[in-house]
This record gives sequence, C-alpha cells and structure tokens, in this order.
Amino acid sequence: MADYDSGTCSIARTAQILGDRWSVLVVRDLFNGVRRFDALQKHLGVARDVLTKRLALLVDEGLVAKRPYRPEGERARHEYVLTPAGRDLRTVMVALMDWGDAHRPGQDGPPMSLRHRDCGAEIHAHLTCSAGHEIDPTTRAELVALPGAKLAG
Amino acid sequence: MADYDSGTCSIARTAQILGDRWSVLVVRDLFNGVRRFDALQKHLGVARDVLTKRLALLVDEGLVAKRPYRPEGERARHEYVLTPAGRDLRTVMVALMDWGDAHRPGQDGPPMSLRHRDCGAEIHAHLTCSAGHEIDPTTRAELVALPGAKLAG
DNA sequence: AGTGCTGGGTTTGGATTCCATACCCAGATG
DNA sequence: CATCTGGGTATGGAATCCAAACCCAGCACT
Repeated sequence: MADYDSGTCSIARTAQILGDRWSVLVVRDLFNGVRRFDALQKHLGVARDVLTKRLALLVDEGLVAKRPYRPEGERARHEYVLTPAGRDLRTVMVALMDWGDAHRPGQDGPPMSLRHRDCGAEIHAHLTCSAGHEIDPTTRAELVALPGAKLAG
Repeated sequence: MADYDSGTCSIARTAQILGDRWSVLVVRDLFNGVRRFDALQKHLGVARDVLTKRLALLVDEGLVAKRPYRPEGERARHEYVLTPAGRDLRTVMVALMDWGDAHRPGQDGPPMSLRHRDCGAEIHAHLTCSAGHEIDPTTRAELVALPGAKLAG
C-alpha cells in the first residue's frame, strides 16, 4: 500500500479535519450537549482564538452548524450544534473512548460510560465484516485498492 | 457532562497521543506494513525531525516498538512495529476511514477497502450495546459518570 | 586504503501556530 | 448613564513545523 498516495486515503482526509487535539475535544463536547462558545472555552481550557478557528473550520467542513438562538427573555445568542455529518463521528468518538478506557484508564477506572437509552446497556465500537463475522484484533484483514486510489508521486 | 473535568475523559487521553495529523497517519502506515523510517518519511512527506519526534512519542506511549533487525546479508536496521496496544487502534482507524469514505469520498469514490481475509467481505466499524442492539446514528444514548470521573475545577 | 552510497537520524533558521492576556462591541440590566 | 456578559479580535512571546543541510556508521567497489 506504500505505493499509493498517502493523502488520498480516507483516513488522511478525516485526519485533515479531526487530526488536532482541540477539534476532537470540541466535537466531544458538542456531542455532550455543550453548545455555547463560552461554555466550550471554559470547559476545554482552550485559548479563545484557537477555539474561534477550530469552530470556523468545523463549520466550514460541514460538521457543525452555527445558529442564532434566543433563550426566552434574553438577547440573541449563537449556538454550535453538530450537523448529521458531525453526528456520524459518533463511531469514531466511541472507538477513541474505548481505546482510552482499555489502555489509559486512570487510577479509578473509566470516568464515563455511554449507555443505550432504551436498555441501559453499555455502547462500544467494534468491527464486523459485511458477511457478519466479528473482527477481533487477531483477525487478519487485507487492504485492497479501488479505482479511486492514486499512485504515489 | 460539562461539570466534569474535560481532561479526565478517555477521549481526551487518547487525543493526547493521537490528536495530531501525523500520529494518525504514522499509525495507519504501520498498519499497512510500512516499517522503516525512510519509507515512512517518503510516503507521508513529513519533515524528518517531526517523524523522529512522533515515533519517539508513540514508542514512549507503548503503541509502537522500535526493533533492530537485519535483512539477510545486509547491515542492521531499525524497524517500527505496532505493539498490541497499537494494534487495538484498528477500530479507531476503520471508524476514521468509514467516515472519510462516507463524507469525503473524492471524485472516484473511496480509494481503499479493508477486507476480511477469510471471506473477502468489507470490514466496517459500528456501534452496538452489550445487550446486542445495533446503535445507528439516530439511536439515543446517554453518558453516565462513573467513580473514575472528576468534577471540573 | 580510499571513495561513495544509504538508512536513520540531528541541526539550523525561518514561517506558522499556540497560548495567555488584553481589549472591543452589542444588547440587556440597574 | 454605568455595568455586565457573550462572543469574539489584537498582540506578543513560546513552542512547533517545515525544508534543507549536515552527520555518522556500515557496507560495497576499486
């Protein structure tokens, strides 16, 4: 696979947007219902200008929508919410969380658990093939090039 | 969830290591069997000193092992290979790839496909709860705090 | 022995980005 | 009118990124 262009890969394209500590954490907070600039800034501890840039990028890339809204009786504010494309990152977020829980658990164990609201059971990310087989870490997989691939140059 | 410390989250801990364009791409290339410094550097197009630092970090964090090896008849070299902890990132990588394929497909469609070697079917990441229900993007989930959580402050 | 080539770096200097802090503006609120 | 608050922009120093140059060890050739 080394013969194919590194930048054409879908992982590279996703990393272009999300490959930054703050972008990931902003998306996480948006998933968790934090919506306002100030709340994000305080919770993350990120510099304000950096947050401005990250949010602009996420809006630009269509993962986040910036919307005016007016809490009743107050003046108009902005809120940032995930678009459907942004919400599709849930699998990525859960996969990151699962890895952290397994390999960087902290002293008191995992800090959070994501539950299926209907049944209360824990949610985890995993791999399956479209024939329905579970893919565990020992399963062999192979990467095949499709027409969309470009040779490196 | 905004009341809990942002840095304690497992996503934050994982992002600390992987939240960088190059780290993600280095791990991807290691999955794809690229093992040598020079090959990584050429394929990724990353500056050499940056690659040195990223590899050192990944080794430090236990995701990658640096091993001497000697191709027969040649002098000793180094190779970088994923440790079991590094290999556990496969779910994350596939989730990133799935998102890119869906939302940043490029003009000619997805460039690569990951297949189950035993049956040839495509591998994808998805979410299920431990009771066995499929979690799709519209399914409601809730985040609950565990003892390992810390209040923000 | 001397010269060259190659893998795996380190050094260097300039361009970016990060961060903290300060400042700004508009719309409530008193 | 003065003040507070949300959502930024401006500024300046520290850290990072990048490209290109340099370095060193070990083999290969002459």
